[in-house]
Amino acid sequence: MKKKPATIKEIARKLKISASTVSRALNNHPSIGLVTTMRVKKMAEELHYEPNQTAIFFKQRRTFTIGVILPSLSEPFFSSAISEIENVAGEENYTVLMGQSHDDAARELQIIHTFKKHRVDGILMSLGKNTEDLGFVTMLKESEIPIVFFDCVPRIEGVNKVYSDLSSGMQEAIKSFAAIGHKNIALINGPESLLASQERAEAYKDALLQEKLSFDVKYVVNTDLTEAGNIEAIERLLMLPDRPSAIVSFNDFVTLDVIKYVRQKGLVQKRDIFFISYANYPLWKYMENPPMGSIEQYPDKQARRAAEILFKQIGTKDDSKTETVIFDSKLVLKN
Amino acid sequence: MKKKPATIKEIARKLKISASTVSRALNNHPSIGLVTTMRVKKMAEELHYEPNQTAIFFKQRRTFTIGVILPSLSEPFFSSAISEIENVAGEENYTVLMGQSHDDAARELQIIHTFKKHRVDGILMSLGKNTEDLGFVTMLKESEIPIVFFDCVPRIEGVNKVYSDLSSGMQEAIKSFAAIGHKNIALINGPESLLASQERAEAYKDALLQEKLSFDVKYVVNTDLTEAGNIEAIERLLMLPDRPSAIVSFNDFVTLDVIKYVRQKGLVQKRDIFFISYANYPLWKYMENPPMGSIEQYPDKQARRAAEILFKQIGTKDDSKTETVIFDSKLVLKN
DNA sequence: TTGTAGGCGTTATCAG
DNA sequence: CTGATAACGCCTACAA
Repeated sequence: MKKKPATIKEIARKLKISASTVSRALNNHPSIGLVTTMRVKKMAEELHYEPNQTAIFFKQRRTFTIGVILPSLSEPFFSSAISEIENVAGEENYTVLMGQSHDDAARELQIIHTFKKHRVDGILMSLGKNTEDLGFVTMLKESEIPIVFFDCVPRIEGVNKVYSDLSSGMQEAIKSFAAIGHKNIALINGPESLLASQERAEAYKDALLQEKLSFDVKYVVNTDLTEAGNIEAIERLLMLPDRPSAIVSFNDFVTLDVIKYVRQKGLVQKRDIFFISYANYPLWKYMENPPMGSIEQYPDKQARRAAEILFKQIGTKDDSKTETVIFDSKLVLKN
Repeated sequence: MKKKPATIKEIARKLKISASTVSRALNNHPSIGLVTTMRVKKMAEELHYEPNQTAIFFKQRRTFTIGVILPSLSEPFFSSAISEIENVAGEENYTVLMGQSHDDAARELQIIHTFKKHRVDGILMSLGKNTEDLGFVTMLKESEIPIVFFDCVPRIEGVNKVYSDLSSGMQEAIKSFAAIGHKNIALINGPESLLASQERAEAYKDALLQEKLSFDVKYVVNTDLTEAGNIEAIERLLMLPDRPSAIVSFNDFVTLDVIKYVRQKGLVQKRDIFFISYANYPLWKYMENPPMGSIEQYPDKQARRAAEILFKQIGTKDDSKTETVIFDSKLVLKN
């Protein structure tokens, strides 16, 4: 048991007044006389009084805590995102409970349960790659814990989500490729089960159409996003008789593996083969031969917006109407 | 106000038994009859009862929450560290409150205060670069909130700290350089105020001595760790009449800037100039021309150990004796 | 302007 | 084996 810090009662006792008066004085209640208020505050100071938040949380049924669940902080996208979440939370006097799912659905659930036990006032979440069961959404709704998804959002309706529209970036990418004469443009996509992959696939088709380029299934390959999967994907493309001269890939991590591979095969970037991928990770700046471009998805903007929506919901206790916000993604050319 | 979830009292009322019996039944207290226990559990199930942790926290004076303060999650070192902290915390049924200081001492203090208000059971912290005032350590001691520092630890005594011994890595680095004939080995160090810089400086001198190489002050330059500072540092070295052929730098971020700079100047790595730095960041694997090596500081091992010490302290409530754990750092050669 | 009483949900203590 | 009571620290009607 910890040595207990000063409480309102003690202050009251020392001052021979009632606890309620002390409470009111400390909260600047108008009906308390100035002198009393001063005396109380002085005594509070002396005793190093600090309100016991756990008691207040308990009474107010509010913890001033939000939970954030995301796949992995080692991805720059998410570390940017959480920084911004922290900022918004700070502005609202909230604190952030953190949980990484590492793309494990079971772990996601477990984190959600922990958060629920801790009575967080709301949850921000980016889904892992393998999450199928969205049952927790209804569960949270029943407990009236608002949740806002960002980046990797569920496809269901009736939930708050903030994400980036992959098609705008894809169009710019294909357009840039087409502008310098590329005809055979491939797509290294993520797992087909992912919503994000489906969107990329569609955007890819649409963009080709827009540029009056023909779509050929053989130019679309999938990776499970492991290093081996990425290598296999690029191998399949390079083995094609009409091998693509330009490739859009799922994200920069895929491109890192792929670039390394083609380099080993003696191919030179921006001469033999061109790359664009999603994410716009900062490290490209340091690479000797970065890809032609990368598509920015604005983790900070997404995170901030998602957090703002969450706090609005926490404030109003009205979970009946849900919001969906979509940001454009944007191609950023390198070098 | 939220719709209130079921409470023990309700269960008691519905079952026409006392709240204490319900409480005991739910906690598998041995003195409660099997039938009653079953009935209670069944009813709890039906009402979707979930214990109100905020009440329990309040009563038990324990929140099962630890706070983690670190400079920036965008550094891979810290994102690895926090993952491991999360793991240990999970094993102990604890949750993690997160705060990034961004090397801002004021923000650090503010986070500490928030954590204190939230009554965290303990704190893990890696200091920011600019923290001078360690007054919060005594403050926490008074509130009996244990704190364990890791990686960037204060130089004062009487606190728990886990960090890595920079000298072992430095020795390996200098030795490797010397082994391939380097005589003029420079050090790009961090800000002189940093303990970590002082340690590097000493380790550098010692290592030179050990290799029977002479120490020359002109080969030691400092950077404030900004990009401009890094560039300036390498410029100063390159301008020297006897310019160094090998450089140990403060960390991989410095080396990234420096490598980029020397490349632009037409110098070729591992021919004209050789680099080793601290951190062993994963991205080197993707670089066409990585430095000769990088010194691993084991963020995960440090974090785990620090967390374990913290939980031991939380368990025993004995803050009288403090622990210091030092891990060796280790050179990892690239390619 | 201040005090009294009651309650938030849970558990520990003491009685029965 | 079970029940009543009190207490954790704070807040707030209501009363004075």
